[in-house]
Amino acid sequence: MTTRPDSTTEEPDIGAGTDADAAGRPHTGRRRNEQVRRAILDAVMRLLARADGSPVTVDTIAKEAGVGKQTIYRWWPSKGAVFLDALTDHAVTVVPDADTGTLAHDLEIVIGASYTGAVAPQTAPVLTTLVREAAHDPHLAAMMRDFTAVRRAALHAVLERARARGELAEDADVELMVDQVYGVLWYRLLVGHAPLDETVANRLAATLTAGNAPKESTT
Amino acid sequence: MTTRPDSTTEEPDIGAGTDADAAGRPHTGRRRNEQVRRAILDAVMRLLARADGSPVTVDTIAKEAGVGKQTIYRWWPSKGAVFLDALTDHAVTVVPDADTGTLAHDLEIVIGASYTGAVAPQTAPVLTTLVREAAHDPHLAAMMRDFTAVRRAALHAVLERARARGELAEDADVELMVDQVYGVLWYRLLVGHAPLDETVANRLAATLTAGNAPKESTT
DNA sequence: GATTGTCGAGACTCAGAGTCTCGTCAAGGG
DNA sequence: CCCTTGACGAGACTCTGAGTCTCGACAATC
Repeated sequence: MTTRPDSTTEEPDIGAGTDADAAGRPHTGRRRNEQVRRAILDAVMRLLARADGSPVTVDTIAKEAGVGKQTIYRWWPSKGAVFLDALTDHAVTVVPDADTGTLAHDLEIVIGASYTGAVAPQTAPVLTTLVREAAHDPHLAAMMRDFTAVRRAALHAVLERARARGELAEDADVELMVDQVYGVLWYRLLVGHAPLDETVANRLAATLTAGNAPKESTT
Repeated sequence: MTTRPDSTTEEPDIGAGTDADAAGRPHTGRRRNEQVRRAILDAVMRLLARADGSPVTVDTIAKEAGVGKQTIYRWWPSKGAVFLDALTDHAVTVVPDADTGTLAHDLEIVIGASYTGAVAPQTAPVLTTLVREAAHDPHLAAMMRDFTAVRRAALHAVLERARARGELAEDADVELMVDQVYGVLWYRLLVGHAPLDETVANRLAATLTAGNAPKESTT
């Protein structure tokens, strides 16, 4: 029975135990090779970026990275976890918390960033594959919810701020507005029948603003 | 090599060849047993409706229906196809093409019907499982697109009619509005973090109407 | 009663996720 | 210096589930 260093149940949390374990024991034996971690993560992105829908299996990842399969499972609990780690490692984790003073403009920035970030050639295939994997991996599904929660929270903040400024109706359903934005994002990302660019983002920002404006207001 | 009667590539199309094949040959031999078809479809719905997330495999379907596995594959090209057939067979195929004269009201009807229909206890688990299967079955994914296209078209018609009446801005993005409605539907259906009822439907109908109203108009 | 095709049953192939073991290699500690 | 600990590559292995193949029984029609 292999004793996984720390992340038995949840996140990998690699790179932290470079010197000593979280516990007192000073971690004897050979150290974790950071280059191997990088090789695996890079291999995942490389395989996922391949336009042809060639299946990205654990074996192909191991082969592409020049790594043993066990090395992967030593640090990540499942294939999906590797995918998600590769994505978060690669993606710009900076979520723009726009605060320009106008709801419409704030929305344009946040929605625009989300949309263009999602359809970027390096991330789009990763996201779709991730959803595919999450479909039959509850563990990964939970991790994806955490991943998306950050961006949802940013949008939520923008909307609540606007409500405080009086730019939103008192009874506006902020949760529904957030779902409209990300519902459209995932829907179009997965089905791919319509674009997901700044034009769409701006249009959505405008109609969302107009549709949830306070009563008896022209702007 | 078994010769599938007709549906080698696409839809099952069962029950049609009761007397003679589409071709001239009068179909000798033992006939298709309609009760077996029913038993399979019912078994799928029964298994899918089970609240516990017990995996619905082809073997369990065959066992539940008291049927041989080959009998399933004789009439459906894949497991997903059986699921979809069970759904369309069960679901009310009548899509309400509301035409009350007001956009807001029309939307309430169409969106409300879609939302409540989707979360009905008998259909919700079927839909989510279907999407899960479609995630790694392109053939099923195509069938699902056909399935959803009908409802999308109904909503599209309502919106275009409203535009003709002058209830929508000339440059309103009808496609985006449709995606907002169904984006929210699938998003909430799959993540399950927020309700999908008439209240939400009415709220969405109202904000969609207000957000896409023609310029210089109060209503 | 011969032919054609359905049915239930179950063995089978194939793919992919995850596990186990082994021989090797790097970093300490004594 | 060498011994222990744990990382690593390699590859065999188990397990699950989709889809195929074959078989014997049976029903309909000629």
